[in-house]
Amino acid sequence: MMEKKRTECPALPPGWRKEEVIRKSGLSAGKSDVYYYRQCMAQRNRQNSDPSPSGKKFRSKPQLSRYLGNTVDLGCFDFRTGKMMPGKLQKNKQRLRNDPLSLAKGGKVDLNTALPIRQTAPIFKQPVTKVTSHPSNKVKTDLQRSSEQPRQLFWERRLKGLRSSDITEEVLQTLDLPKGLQSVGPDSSDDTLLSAIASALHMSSAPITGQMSVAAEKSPVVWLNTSQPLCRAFNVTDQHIREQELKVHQARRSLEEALMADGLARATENTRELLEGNKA
DNA sequence: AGATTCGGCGT
DNA sequence: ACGCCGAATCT
Repeated sequence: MMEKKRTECPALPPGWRKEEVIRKSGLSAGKSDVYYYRQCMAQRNRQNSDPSPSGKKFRSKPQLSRYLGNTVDLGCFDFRTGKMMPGKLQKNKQRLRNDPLSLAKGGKVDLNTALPIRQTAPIFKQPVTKVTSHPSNKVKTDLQRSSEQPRQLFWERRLKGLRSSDITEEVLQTLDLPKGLQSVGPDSSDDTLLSAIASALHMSSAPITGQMSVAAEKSPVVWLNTSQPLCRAFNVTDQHIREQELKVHQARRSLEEALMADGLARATENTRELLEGNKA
């Protein structure tokens, strides 16, 4: 019989179990695979010891993350151990600060980290109903959960006032949004508009168009497209693109200068230490 | 078909 | 060295 170890997993919402299976043959004998699955009702009631058919096993962090969606922030969740590891916010191993190599590659955005707000207010009913015993009822599986969870209509407002800052808590200069971007909804500050757009870009790789329906202006509560930010539909002109290219060039320019300066400082530091080492 | 298991690619 | 996932194998 296979070597299995089942444990509760306190880092995840109640009902989630972790299972570790040791490989017992082949080249990879001795290694193990980790799965997560949801304990099914039958098991909780001790009526049946079979794994629930709806209790699908999740084999990787991306897969689990896809399922849980914004419900849980798996940003620092370690799949293998099943524990939250505060130290590894990004999956980065420690790399030298400002090491050019760490900036050179990558280019992928982490869509797993949830925004710093609760996106499902407790006043909304959660789908508690579970259909257990009627064979004609198919237990709903996967997917719809994360996308169809109720969200507050104007949740972007809660991001109002958030500012990015560097490690010394000095507030970084805020972005200027192009003219022509206008917000929709109860709050028309640039502040919220920026949050709305940034959030939209952060949470999905789908195109951001803004609110296409003109009716959303008059009665947002009815017409708001909740998969788009609280921003009026806009178009992007060649002019905008050129301006943006210019900004990027300038940003790269100053990054390059900063890196050069840092490299120089580092080099002189090193030679100084070398010299002192020789004296001693 | 669904569950289990190991290989092997990509990083 | 390891995470992730395809696919062969098992039930």
